[in-house]
Amino acid sequence: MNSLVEHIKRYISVNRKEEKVIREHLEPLSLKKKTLLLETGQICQAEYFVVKGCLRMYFIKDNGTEQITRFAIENWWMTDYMSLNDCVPSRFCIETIEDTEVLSLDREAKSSLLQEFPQMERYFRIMLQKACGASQQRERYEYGLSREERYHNFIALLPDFAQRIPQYMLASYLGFTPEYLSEIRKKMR
Amino acid sequence: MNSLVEHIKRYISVNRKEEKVIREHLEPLSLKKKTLLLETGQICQAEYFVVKGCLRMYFIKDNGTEQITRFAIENWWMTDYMSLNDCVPSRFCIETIEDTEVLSLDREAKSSLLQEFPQMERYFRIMLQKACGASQQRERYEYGLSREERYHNFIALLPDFAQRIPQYMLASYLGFTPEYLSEIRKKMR
DNA sequence: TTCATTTCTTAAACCAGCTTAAGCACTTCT
DNA sequence: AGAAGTGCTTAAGCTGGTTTAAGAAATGAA
Repeated sequence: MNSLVEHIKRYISVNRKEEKVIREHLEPLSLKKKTLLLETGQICQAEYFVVKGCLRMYFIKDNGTEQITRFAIENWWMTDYMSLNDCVPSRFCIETIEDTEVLSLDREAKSSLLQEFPQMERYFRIMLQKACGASQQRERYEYGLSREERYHNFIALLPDFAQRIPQYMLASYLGFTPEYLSEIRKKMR
Repeated sequence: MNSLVEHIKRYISVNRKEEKVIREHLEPLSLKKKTLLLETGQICQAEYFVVKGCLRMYFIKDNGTEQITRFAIENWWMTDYMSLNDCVPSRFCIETIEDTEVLSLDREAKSSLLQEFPQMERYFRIMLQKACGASQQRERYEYGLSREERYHNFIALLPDFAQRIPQYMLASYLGFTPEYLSEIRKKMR
């Protein structure tokens, strides 16, 4: 819980009372590895702040395989924005990769939090601007680099994280097969 | 200018005086086809709301060709968020595709607008949530569909817009060559 | 209405990355 | 300890999509 409050204080000022309001609106969850927070078909009810551990977001392709589209580690928010905003069934799953602690902020809690402490509008706006920047950055990598280059790029940007997750998840996120990843790694040796 | 005020009023309430504040902070620009609003290397200074016409965002790949990553039509905002947020040189260009009218909101104007009329934090937060939803949706198409399927999907989703822009721009946006687009179209006949 | 430029199409050769199928090396459970 | 599952690698054959190069059609300027 403290890590979120610290995070918010980086962007807006928060007094004692406001801090209490924040704490009251978030629900801490301790989750085992491979716990689903959101499943295809459900209407996404909350956004999640990762205190410790790691989440992945993925969807099921027509051929039945999983396609990972995002990871979230410490101090990142994750949710299905379209499902949450418009109350439509999600086409994504969100799952823990490791044992993970998150803070859950559900639809009503967010709306009430924003009413009681409107400066949070600013915090979320800034977070979302960062998220949009990251999306645009990622588009550059997706379209500007070959799959092999994307792999090397990812390792260079996030070497520790690349060690932390199974290779096949990395392959899925980067948009290719585990077999092809093996070939890339063989080339490097 | 009216179209933006109308757009804002869909999400927050705006009185006479506040409406005036909004108007004072935005600069209307009338631009000819192929005008650059942002060029690689510049630090992005503003975000743009499209009143009439159409923008594209693209970057130059290592092989020298253009890769389009986004379009913006009437009632959409466009900017390079990373360059704007962090004052770093942009690696994108933003250009008009047709003769276009935009409202420009530069860094200082936005900050002053948010101070004078804090409810705008809410408007921008909601816009950004929608943008994030659209990004996630698009990721599903990128990774879940073949290039040919992506083409059919795009035509089905935005038939009018597909007519409005040159084919080669559509091919670039969808991540393939104009030659391949020609083949797909031939197949359909 | 003519010329120049931009956009779109065709076709053949080519290649990055996929599929399939098998074997190996870990973990984790009983 | 053994069985069962999970994750990683190898290799051969295949395919979706690219490249190159040329020409046809549309658009716009003069």
